[in-house]
Order: sequence, then structure tokens, then C-alpha cells
Amino acid sequence: MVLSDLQARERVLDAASRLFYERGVQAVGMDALRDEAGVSLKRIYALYPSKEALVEAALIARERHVLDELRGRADGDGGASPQQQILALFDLLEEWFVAPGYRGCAYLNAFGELGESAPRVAGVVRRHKRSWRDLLAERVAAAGGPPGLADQLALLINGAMTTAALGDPRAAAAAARAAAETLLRHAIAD
Amino acid sequence: MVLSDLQARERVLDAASRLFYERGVQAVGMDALRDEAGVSLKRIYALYPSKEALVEAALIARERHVLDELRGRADGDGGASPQQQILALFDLLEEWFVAPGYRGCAYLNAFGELGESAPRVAGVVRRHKRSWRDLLAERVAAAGGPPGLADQLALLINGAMTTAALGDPRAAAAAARAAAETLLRHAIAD
DNA sequence: AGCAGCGGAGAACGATCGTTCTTTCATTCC
DNA sequence: GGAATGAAAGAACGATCGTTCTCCGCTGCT
Repeated sequence: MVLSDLQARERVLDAASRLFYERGVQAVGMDALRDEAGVSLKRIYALYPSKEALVEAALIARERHVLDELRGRADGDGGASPQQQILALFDLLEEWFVAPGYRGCAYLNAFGELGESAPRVAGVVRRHKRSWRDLLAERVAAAGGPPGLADQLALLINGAMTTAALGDPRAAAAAARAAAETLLRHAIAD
Repeated sequence: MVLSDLQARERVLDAASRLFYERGVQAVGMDALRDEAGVSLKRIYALYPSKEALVEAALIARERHVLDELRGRADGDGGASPQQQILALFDLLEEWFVAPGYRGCAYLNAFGELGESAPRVAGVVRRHKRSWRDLLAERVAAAGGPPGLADQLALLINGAMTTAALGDPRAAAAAARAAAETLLRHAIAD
């Protein structure tokens, strides 16, 4: 089977996204990636100049999908209040947490593993977390909440994502949602 | 200089703790560890049978120190209320976050990088997070708060630790403390 | 049909990994 | 003083890393 560059790119990014998330970045060799993607090393290196670039591209590709899911869920029912939109995000979190193979936030894991030694990856992680915060801030502002509330909710979300990976995912999701409700109730309309 | 087994252990654990935290586990080779600790590879392998055992031992050694610091800070002023004791922990967090070289939670980083492929390490991480939760739960119970509150505070703490590593550490600490205050105020004595 | 060029499989590269072995040297015991 | 112990230094091991190269068969053009 002959693949267009576009198809090859998609398969490589898909395999990279999955393997890096499942096993961590450094634990996945380029050979494993070639096997999973079904694209030769020569082709992979023609598409991406290095492994780091591939890590970066895989995280960026994942981001598009994640942000679409977030916005779709928040805006789901047209008639939901901003508070309900925010809580809907926490419900989405629970769905992620209980999915088989959930291993925490791909971005936080990548940053924790590579840190500043992969600056472009670190940049993608920062951008991603900023997108989350902005998405929350829009709803918080619409609900008339104070600006800092979005950051507080973001902390809850990041904490829940890591905690769910190593413990009881339902409990983590429930605690995060309960805390978010408390914060929303008492930080808004005081 | 000739080192006793105890001194050698201490130097190896100290170097391992520092290097693994700074650069990540897989990015640190045993040669770098030997250079940093000033203990020969032969000696290191006589003390610890494998790198994974060393990772585990380093996290356990760090844990003793961390828990002492946590309990010391919480019990600091004898006359503090349970709520104040909890908030004192958030102040300690800020001190960690702004310290040079802060790179997030060593346990979460290790787990994110190694996952279940290093089961003993994963176990240490789970135990550590349970210690945190128990420490919070004692104070929450003393304050008459609901049992779930400790988990909510733990989410805030874990979220703040990861967020501080990649962004503004003071802002992360402040948001976590503010959220904790809200949760403490409104989940207790309802 | 014959030639050019692209992509596939996989070998090969130097480097580095975790781990072990060899050599050497200093100390200690008789 | 000479033999034995034990640790240090570092080479060596096989494996694997990220990356590049070689070879070969397929395809499209004239």
C-alpha cells in the first residue's frame, strides 16, 4: 500500500501520540514507532527532523482534538448556564479518567519527563494549559466570577488528572467536581 | 577517603535524589550518578541491586524528609487551629515552589515517567500521596470538616505542584491557598 | 523495453544504556 | 615484611538508543 504524505503523517502522529502516552517518551524507541505506525524510519525522518520534533507535533495534534472535545462539551446544551458549562467539563474529566489506559495528562507527563531540556515541548505544554485556563476564564467571566476562580478550577483539574492516574479515578473526579461546585457557589455572587 | 557503607548509602541516595529530580529518571545514567555521588559503580551495585531499586530507595529517603517537614510545619505553633494548620501547609508549598530548581512533585514526575512499568516505584508514589491525604484528613477531622474535604485539598495541592513547575509559582501557590480557604470556610460548620 | 526516481525493509553507525569484570592500589592482619 | 581483603577506576559487555545509509523492487515516463 502506498501512502500519501498526509496519510503517512496522520499514521505517524497517531502512533506517536498513543505510544508516548502509554509508555512515556523516552521508553518508546523509533523502531517501536515505525512498527506501530507502519511507516518506515526513512519516511518518518523525512516528515519530522527528529524525535523531539515528533513529540512536539504529536502533542500539538492531540491538542486540537482535546480542545474540540472541551469546547463541544462546554457548549453542549445551548441553554446551559456558565456554571453548568464548567461542571460539564468536570463530567467529561470523569469519562477520561475511567477510560481504559488512562495515565494522566499527556502534557504534564511529557513535561515532567523532559522538562526544559526539550524547550519546544515545554512550550506546547504551557500553551495547552493556557488554553484550558482561558476556556475556564471565559465561563467564569460569563458567570460573573472573580478572575482568579479560573486558576483555582484549573488547579483542581490538573490535580484530579494526576491523582486519577494513580488511584481511584471515580473518586478523583467526584472530589474535583464537588470542590468545583463549592468554589462556584461561594466565589460567585458574594 | 574511605566511606562506611552508611556514608556511601547516604551519598548515593543524596545524589540519586537530586539528579533524578533535576533531570528525570531515564535521563540520568549510572555513570553520572557515580560521578555525582563519588561512589564507584561496584559499590553502588553492592548497595542496591538495580537502578530501579535505587530509584525506589531515593524516593523513600526523600519521603522521610518531606513528611517531617510537613508535620513540623503543620504542628508549628502549638496553638494553631486545624484550619490554620492546613493553611500553613499551603504556605510551605509556596516556599517549595519558589525555591530555585523546583520542577514539580518528584513522586508525580517519577510516576508519570515510569508508570506501572516500575511497580515498586509506583507503590512508593501511591504510599506518599496517601500520607499526604492522611495528614490532611487528620486536620480536617479535627476541624469538624467532612471526610471528602481532605481529598479536595489534596487535589488542589497536586494541581498546584504541577502548575507551579511550568508557570508562575507564586500565582499557583496563591490560587491554591485561596481555593483552600474557600473550601475550608464553606465546607466546615455548615 | 529501458531508464530514472521514489519508497520499503532492514542493516549499520556511533553513542550511550544498565550491569559486570579486570586491574590496581591501599590497608590490615599475622 | 608478606599475604589477604576490599574498594576504586575504568574497561568491557551486550543491548538499545536516535539517526543515516544501502540495497532492492516498484512505478511512471519516453
